[in-house]
Amino acid sequence: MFQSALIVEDHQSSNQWIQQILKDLGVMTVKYAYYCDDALLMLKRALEDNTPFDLLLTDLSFDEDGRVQQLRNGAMLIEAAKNLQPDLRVLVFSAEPDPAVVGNLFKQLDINGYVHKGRRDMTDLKTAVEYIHQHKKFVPAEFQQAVRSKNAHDFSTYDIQIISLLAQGTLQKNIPAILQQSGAKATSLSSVEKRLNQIRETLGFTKNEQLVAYCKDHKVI
Amino acid sequence: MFQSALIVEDHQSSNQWIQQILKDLGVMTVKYAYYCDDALLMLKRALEDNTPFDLLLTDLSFDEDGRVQQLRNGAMLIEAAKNLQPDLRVLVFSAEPDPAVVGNLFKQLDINGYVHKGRRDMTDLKTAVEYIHQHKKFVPAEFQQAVRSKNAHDFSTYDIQIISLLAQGTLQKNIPAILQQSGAKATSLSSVEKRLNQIRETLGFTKNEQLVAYCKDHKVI
DNA sequence: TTTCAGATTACGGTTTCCCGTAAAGATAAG
DNA sequence: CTTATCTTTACGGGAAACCGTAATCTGAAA
Repeated sequence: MFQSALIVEDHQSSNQWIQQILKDLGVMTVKYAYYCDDALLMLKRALEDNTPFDLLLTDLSFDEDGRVQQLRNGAMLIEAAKNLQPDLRVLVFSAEPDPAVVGNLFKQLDINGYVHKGRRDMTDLKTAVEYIHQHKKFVPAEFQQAVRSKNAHDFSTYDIQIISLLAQGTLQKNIPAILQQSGAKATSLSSVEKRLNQIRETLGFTKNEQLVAYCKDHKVI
Repeated sequence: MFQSALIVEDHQSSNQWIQQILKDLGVMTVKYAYYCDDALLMLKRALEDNTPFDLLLTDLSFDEDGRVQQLRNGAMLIEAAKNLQPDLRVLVFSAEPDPAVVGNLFKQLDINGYVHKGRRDMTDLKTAVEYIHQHKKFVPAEFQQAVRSKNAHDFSTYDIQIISLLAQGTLQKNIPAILQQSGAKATSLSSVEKRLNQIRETLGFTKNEQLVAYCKDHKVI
């Protein structure tokens, strides 16, 4: 079993509970953090002390509570952690229900496992830790084909910027000026219209309201 | 302390953990359910057996997983439970961050306490159970002034229907026909326009995209 | 440099939406 | 029944968005 693991989870309840699970599984050193920044610091220190963590077990979303944080979510933490310690094994434990989002974690951040908070999460978590220890990946069935089912769209920062502006109430005709200030490439109203049209078409949508709703649901904006 | 409590929480981890907490606090009979429908059944049975539960401790959001449920969320469960057993004490344990939503729970469903899943939830949960046992309410500081801060809007089912249609891509000019079918009162296009205008104005919005984003954020739709 | 494909922009016609005003209908009090 | 008030509907002008087409720009290959 793993020698040492770091739990990063802002819910005191979950955090405590995971600590217990890991200890039951035989992990010798179980440490924990409530903030991503704290976690990264602990990873650094452990590395410097030549006692690096073997496993990072983290949530994705963290509540803001006044303490200003560099790393605002689990994805940012994982990226920083992998940068610091490429061989670190990562297990994500989250309520994120969108397969596309979870799929990206595997593809882009190369995480080793994902456990969905739910009706079987205790069982899953135990299995996942054992899987990962054996250098296997743990991907729950619901997320197996996270290959973005039928129609999906890769939102670029350009797309996100436009849709965010819409969601803030900006008139389309005022968007070009704003895009220019932020140094985007295609800033003309025509380009904005064309892009929106394109996105709507690939998603099979007819109106921007629909697009905004979709982006909110999928946490694009 | 309470004699018996029912935990309704679909996350196995949280569920288990709460069970432990309640037992530690001295609750004799701790039962649990993963589905709201199951929970209501248990409440009924207990009532019939003359051993009613003293405390209902429930989450708000429940994942769908194929089993068809009558009660799809904690709010519906609480309503049904209070209907069945008006004196039942209710403590909600959820990650819902919107003070307006939580405020409504206190106002409309008359719950006895709310504990927000977060960095202090273990401490809070223990305190809350003790508070409620002493017939006090437990309202976390963040939600004290859930008096819908500055501008807010009470969305009627009529409003929600219209905005949902927009979010689904329905053209405004097609909405009247749909409203008629569902037997609404003001179905004309003019009325729809007027209502949307009104809502936007009270919220200080300029565009429907903004309104849809707001409703998504606040779980109105 | 020339050529060509792709990206970006300009422009005009059509649709949809926005919003004000006035008419029509409903409801309750006198 | 009449009046008054509120709600709902009808209508029209103007703004914004939508969408196709053509012109312009850009960058790389020949």
